[in-house]
Amino acid sequence: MLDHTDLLIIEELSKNSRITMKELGEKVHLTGQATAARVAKLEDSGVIEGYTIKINQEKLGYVIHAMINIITQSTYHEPFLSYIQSQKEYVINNYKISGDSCYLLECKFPSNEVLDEFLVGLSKHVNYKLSIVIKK
Amino acid sequence: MLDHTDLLIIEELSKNSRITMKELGEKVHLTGQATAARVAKLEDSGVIEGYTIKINQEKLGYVIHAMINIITQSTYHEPFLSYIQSQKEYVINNYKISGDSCYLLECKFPSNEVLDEFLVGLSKHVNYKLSIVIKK
DNA sequence: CGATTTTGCTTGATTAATGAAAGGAGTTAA
DNA sequence: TTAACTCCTTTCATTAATCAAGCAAAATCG
Repeated sequence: MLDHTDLLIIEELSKNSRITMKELGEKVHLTGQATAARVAKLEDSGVIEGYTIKINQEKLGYVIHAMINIITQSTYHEPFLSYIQSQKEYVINNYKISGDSCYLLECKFPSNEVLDEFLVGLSKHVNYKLSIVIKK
Repeated sequence: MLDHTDLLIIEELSKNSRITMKELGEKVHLTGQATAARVAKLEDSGVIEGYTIKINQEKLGYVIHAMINIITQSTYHEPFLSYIQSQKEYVINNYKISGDSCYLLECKFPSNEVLDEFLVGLSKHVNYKLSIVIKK
């Protein structure tokens, strides 16, 4: 399915997805055309899901990075899910997980005040346990 | 510092970082050249940290997505840190966090066997609590 | 086995994007 | 008022992407 060249392409695109097909081709010893064809195949097969950027959230004002474990009391999760949908400016990821918690929210906030507001709203629907990310 | 156009540019590049500057310019009502200049500025200021791809890890064979809470018994974290360094094929992120745990590992594994091996090695250095990601 | 199709690449021509230079409009400050 | 600066546009030369053949090795199949 995937050969060594494909893995190299994935690695290089992970490092810099705006590289030209010509340059990428030089790295994997192919022409730009052949490289573009391989990349198109990786897109079609779903291995490459998209092209995006790494953003420095702190420079955008989101200085708090939090992990919030969610423990739902009721089996009816809808109110919680629609709450975080309404707050998606702050939600980076929402993982449904096994273990002590039902969900793990990865969030970003511009201040403790906003974090507090978020938690006040959150506590109307679920119990939670808050962890602050100190370092990545 | 950042105006509305910059935020639009960031949003569009998040959705598709391989868009041409010309097309991106059309979306934000600027010429390709002016857009490229703004993007270069966002790079220089560190707001845009890099360009990357979204990869379907399952299609690469990593079918298990795990969150592992780490509780260190000793204050000497070095053995743990060098262990996960040696296992970085499986480690997506390592967050140092506040709360019950000291670290939160986000990992991927191709099978339960490999996960088990990882945990056997891990348990030589720290205590852990395993959560499996069911859905994102 | 041998003919045909498919796959994966290269080359070459065309089209589109990028980069550099020049210049104009608006802002700030001496 | 003038000078310096910012941010944009236009133009043009350069470079890359795309499209269409063409070719050879590998796979498929009667």
